[in-house]
Amino acid sequence: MDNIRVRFAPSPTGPLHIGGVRTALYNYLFAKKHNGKFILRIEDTDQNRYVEGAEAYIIESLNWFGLNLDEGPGIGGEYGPYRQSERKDIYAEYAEKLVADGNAYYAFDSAEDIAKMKEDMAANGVHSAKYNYLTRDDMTNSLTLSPEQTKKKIVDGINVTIRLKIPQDETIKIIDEVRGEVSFDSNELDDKIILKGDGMPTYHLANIVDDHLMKISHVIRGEEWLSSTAHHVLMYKFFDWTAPRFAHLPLILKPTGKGKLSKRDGAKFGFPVFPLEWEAKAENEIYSGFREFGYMPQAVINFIALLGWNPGDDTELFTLKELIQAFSINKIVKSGARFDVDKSKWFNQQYIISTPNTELAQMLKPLIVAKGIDITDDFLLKFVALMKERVTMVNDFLENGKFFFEMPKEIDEKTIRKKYKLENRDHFDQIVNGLGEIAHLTSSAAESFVKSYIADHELSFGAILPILRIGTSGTMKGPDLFEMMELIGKKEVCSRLTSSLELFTTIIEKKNA
RNA sequence: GGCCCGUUCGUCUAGGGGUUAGGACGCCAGGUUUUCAUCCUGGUAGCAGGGGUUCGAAUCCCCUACGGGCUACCA
Repeated sequence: MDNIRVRFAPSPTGPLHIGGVRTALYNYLFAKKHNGKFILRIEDTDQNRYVEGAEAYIIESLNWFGLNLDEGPGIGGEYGPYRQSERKDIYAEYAEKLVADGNAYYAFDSAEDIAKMKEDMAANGVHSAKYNYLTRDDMTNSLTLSPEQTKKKIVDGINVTIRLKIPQDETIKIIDEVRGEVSFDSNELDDKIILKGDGMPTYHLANIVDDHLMKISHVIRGEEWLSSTAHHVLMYKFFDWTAPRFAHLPLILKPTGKGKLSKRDGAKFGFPVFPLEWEAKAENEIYSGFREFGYMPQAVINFIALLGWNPGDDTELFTLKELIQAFSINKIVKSGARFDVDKSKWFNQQYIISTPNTELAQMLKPLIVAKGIDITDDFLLKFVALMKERVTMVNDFLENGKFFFEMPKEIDEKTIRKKYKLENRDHFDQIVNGLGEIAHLTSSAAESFVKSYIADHELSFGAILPILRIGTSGTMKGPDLFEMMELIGKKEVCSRLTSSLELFTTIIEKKNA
């Protein structure tokens, strides 16, 4: 394939959600696979729905995922501008051409007029009537008005729209790259408005004009557009343009229950649906993002790539580069996919484990600094090495490993009550003393000392080790005890153990009392 | 309601006339580990239903059910 050009064309009405990210991803993968261009076009033709900051959010999100744009607002390219609001003048001209050719017409009906038409039709037994071949002759438009009347209406400027004139009794076939042939009866189609009363185009016009002008070769978009594709191919025909190829992607559904994933689901199911945190000012609400949840961008990409696509074999872990290699449109699945939180976490864990420690350390550093914790790079690196196989989210490093930075605030009392024996108190004191006397408390030095102490005094591992562990970290969950001791340091370990043993003794005495 | 699209383990999916219906997540059991986790081994569980076509259907056709999308001067 040559001259592959695809576009991701979101509307800046809010934050990009996960379905949008996947659409962007598939566009990106397809473009890169075929040495094509990946273009961002902002579809901001509806001034009422415009949301401040949404465009910047979309771009920042794509950047976070590493989905680099070849053309777009702020980037440039020879087919700009890439915001439809800045292309306003272009569309009217094309709409006029459609009118001149008899494929569109001016319509001047108010919302009330249309509502009345639908009522009247309903009274005659026609339900869900449309503005179409059955009704347009009874409406106020350039088809029913004289040229003079039409001209006057246009000059008056009230409710001036342009509608597409859908031909009668035609079958419109589209070849979808995902679904194959899909056909529509033109009599089912309505005469869609293509130019609105405010002079702005609707999606349908702007979309095909821009796709044509920007030489888009493949339109890869969500399934919600499949129905209106009939209108789009009709317009390509009217203009005598070659239509791009279409690929309609299945939707991403809620984890459970009905319907597609919505922004509310994040709070409801406890997972993010947006890439980055988003402050919805109008709703006075803050939505957390994948980044804030502690997801790695590559893991999210990998996960959503496989939501609705597969490589044809059993491979599951892919870098972006590998995805590009493996991607193909004909492996896109036709049915909607539920968002599986557990699997998304598994991917994240896989990525954390396979990410080099130095990189993880770099990621963690800002988070640690933000918490006011002061540690050396060397410490951080060792910390990462000890914790990386025990976390699923990036944030877990700090949550599950916070005892590395401070005396544990909570301890696993249940295990203490079960395992701590008062008669061993003396042994523990001696072990703490012994550890304190080791000149350089490495993990191996600590281990050989403690283990030989246990052997020498005919104690059991189970009676000693869990107590030392909880005394050091507060919990039974964590890395190798002696590795922890080395990293935390002799002085701190001994001090923690000393005060912990006091506490443990109190707990047992209370229990026995 | 109408039009369009879809339906394989709980979830993501492979499989496109002959397969013991395969993999992954989850879950369960066992092993490894002083703990947790990682890792390893095993197990659990599926072709929506009904009709055809065919020697033979998860696979092709039809119907039904269910799910999804669209049905705006929103994208």
